[in-house]
Amino acid sequence: MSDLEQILENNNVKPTAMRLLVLQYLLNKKVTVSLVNIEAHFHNSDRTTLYRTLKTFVENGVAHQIDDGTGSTKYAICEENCNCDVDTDLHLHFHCANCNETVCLTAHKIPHINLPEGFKAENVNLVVKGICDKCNGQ
Amino acid sequence: MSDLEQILENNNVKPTAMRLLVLQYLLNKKVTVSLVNIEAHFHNSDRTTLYRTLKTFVENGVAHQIDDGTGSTKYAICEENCNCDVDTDLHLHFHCANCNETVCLTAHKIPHINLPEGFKAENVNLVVKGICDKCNGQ
DNA sequence: ATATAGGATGCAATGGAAGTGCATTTACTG
DNA sequence: CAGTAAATGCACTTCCATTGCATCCTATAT
Ligand SMILES: [Mn+2]
Ligand SMILES: [Mn+2]
Ligand SMILES: [Zn+2]
Ligand SMILES: [Zn+2]
Repeated sequence: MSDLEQILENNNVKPTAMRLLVLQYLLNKKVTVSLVNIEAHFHNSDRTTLYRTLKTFVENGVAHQIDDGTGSTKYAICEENCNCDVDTDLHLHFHCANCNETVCLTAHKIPHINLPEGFKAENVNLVVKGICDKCNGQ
Repeated sequence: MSDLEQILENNNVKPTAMRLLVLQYLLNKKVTVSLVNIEAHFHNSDRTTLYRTLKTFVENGVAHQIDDGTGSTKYAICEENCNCDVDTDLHLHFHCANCNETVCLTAHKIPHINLPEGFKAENVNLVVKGICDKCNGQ
């Protein structure tokens, strides 16, 4: 069993050919990807299949979904031992206004947020917009 | 000149009848509103006009736009002296999974975010999802 | 008061992204 | 090999945002 297959097995996702390809694609990417990105890469396969593949990945903790405010949902592989837990796993995301790419800053966890009395947090989304290191370095 | 008119004048927005009505509606709301909300309230006027009214408000600093991750943009009046400045004015938003309402927590400014070398922040969006005080108090 | 111009409004259409229903194919099990 | 459940592919729908263009309104100049 390959490493890729192992990842899916560990998360109770049946390793189909398509899923392995998408998984590999996500793993090789340094930045987050959208459904349109994936669609463009696997131009021979159907959008719905890719859509449901990503959905399955997210539901089973293989990947996480990012709402970076651009209107198109981004996806990225979860780190090893990630449970997408609010307190320990959620990191911030950075969207570059220049290259239009969104990156996971996995080392930058979301700071603890104080809420008014009565409010209960279940999830936190923190997106910083600006210019990324690559675009600044030109 | 009315208070409402004054607000618009101060932000270089010509105070038309429609704009004054929308402004009043926003001012009376304790929570953020979507275009659909406004459309439902002003059922006699056109959606595009309301859309452009909101756009004008946002562009001129009368209101700010909130992406709460629900897929429909929310709007809220800016506080007095707000310049939507990243460091001083940006506050966190809370979206309740129960009542589906999004509120501005204007007293809760966004904490300073450390970014890796080379990254430059221009804007920050922080949305907490969970259960609001009203829904918890039942 | 009337003409004129620029902005505001209304209507219709477009486009992007997400999501669903259903038929077909594939892969596993006995 | 047959049977079954899941995965895939295709078509369609819905929702929200956005634009083009015609018309209306209002402030200003003559
Ligand atoms: Mn991430
Ligand atoms: Mn707000
Ligand atoms: Zn960049
Ligand atoms: Zn609530």
